[in-house]
Amino acid sequence: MQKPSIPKGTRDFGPIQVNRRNYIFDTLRRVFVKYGYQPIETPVMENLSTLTGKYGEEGDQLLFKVLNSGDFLRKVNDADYQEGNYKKMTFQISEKGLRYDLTIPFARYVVMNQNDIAFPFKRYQIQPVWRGDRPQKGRYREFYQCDVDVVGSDSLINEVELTQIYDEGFAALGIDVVIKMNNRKILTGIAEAAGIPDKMMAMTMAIDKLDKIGIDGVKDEMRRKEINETAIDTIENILNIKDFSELEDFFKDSETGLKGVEEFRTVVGYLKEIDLKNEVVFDITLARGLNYYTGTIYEVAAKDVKIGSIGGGGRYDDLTGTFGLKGVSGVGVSFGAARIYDVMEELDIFPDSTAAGTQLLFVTFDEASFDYAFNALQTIRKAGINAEIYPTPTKMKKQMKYANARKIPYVAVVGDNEMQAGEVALKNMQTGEQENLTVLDLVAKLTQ
RNA sequence: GUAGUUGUAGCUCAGUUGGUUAGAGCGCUGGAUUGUGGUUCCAGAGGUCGCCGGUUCAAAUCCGGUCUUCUACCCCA
Repeated sequence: MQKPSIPKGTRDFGPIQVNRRNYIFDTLRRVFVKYGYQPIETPVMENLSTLTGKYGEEGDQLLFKVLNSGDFLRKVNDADYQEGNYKKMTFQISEKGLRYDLTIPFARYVVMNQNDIAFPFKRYQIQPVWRGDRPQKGRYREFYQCDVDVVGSDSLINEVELTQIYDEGFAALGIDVVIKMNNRKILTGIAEAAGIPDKMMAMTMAIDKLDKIGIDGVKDEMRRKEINETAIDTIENILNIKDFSELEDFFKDSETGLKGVEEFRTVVGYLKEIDLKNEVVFDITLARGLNYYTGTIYEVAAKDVKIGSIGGGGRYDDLTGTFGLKGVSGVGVSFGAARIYDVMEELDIFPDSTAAGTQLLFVTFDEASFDYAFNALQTIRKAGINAEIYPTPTKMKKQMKYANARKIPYVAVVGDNEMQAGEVALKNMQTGEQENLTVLDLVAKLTQ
């Protein structure tokens, strides 16, 4: 008999973990709803054509493809097979893929349902996504994301509110975070100021690593990407500035750069008037990989745990454009549920209430006491108390051990004495104290 | 995809230069205790040493391959 296993990078979730994860979802959901966002869900599978080309070449590699049903070899081009051209063949044997994030499916949803949607459309979505990554710390192949996006509004007030949602959401969970912000237009401005607009992507990827590899590492990386020395000097000077307002001196000839600074100033202006619990910082080195961002970009890092980012997002001016709906701007942020879980576990800040399940277990000795207890159980449940009965009247030790293992706080023992008195013996499993009560008194005690 | 790392009982792990019948703790089952768990004592069950192949009189141990775990790079939540 083979030992069972689950695919690499996936995990089972036991009762405790699911309760805790639901606690995270419930907490965030309350915040999302408070700010006027509505829930949607999309299928786990999308057409492969919907997903490919949206996440860069790396992203395409990390997509899980679903093999066509039936004779999937029928459509394979023999020449491609002979050449060993697996990339072309991929699309001949697979037409569907598992979603890689929630943003692209959302864009697809907006385009398909544009006639029924009242814009600006504010939606939240809590569903798992899949990536064919090598698993390691804080990286899984299946994980939940909680996305909040608004489409159909250019207003920077959305950026402000999403910052608030981050702040309020993490505060509600009890995680101290730094909310890092930047603007893609500022990054474009840097590339233009350095005279290398065509190398903007290579440049941002390099400076994104600043805190990891240092300024010399960044410069080496840019040299490898064939960025010239004068440009590197200019970029280094810009990276050294302290306040984003100083950027304007560098951006005299970069319209986009100036626009980015202006946008950023507007957002910061609003944020100053709001009482935030977490730190919000301007981080010029923040780049982020997804290439559809065009304006504000966000990234959230936990202060007390080293685990990479636990949230990210940004503004994308033309996300729905690839699906045929032009001129609709969107902005959104994502909460990385799996990493948030890991952080909360490491900090040990899950509230005890997340473990709450059964409150009361009935323990019985024989058929007569079982019937009596089963009857009482119905009354208890009608009163809204989570309760169960050990399904067979067996040895008391066994039943008590079960209650203990399940961390059930109260046990109601029913034997001859109790039945005769019309009572149950209620035992507090934490203190060991025991008292005899009628079922009505029991309800009163447990509902107070 | 590259580099390193891990795999032995349900779980966490020992296992010496290759040498008879592979161990411990926890957990599980039964008993001490016919109405009291979380503490104690006794007994028992439970293993294809990841998988395939090789070296050897002899492999958990050495060699090769493969899968897996974790970590770093790449990229990202």
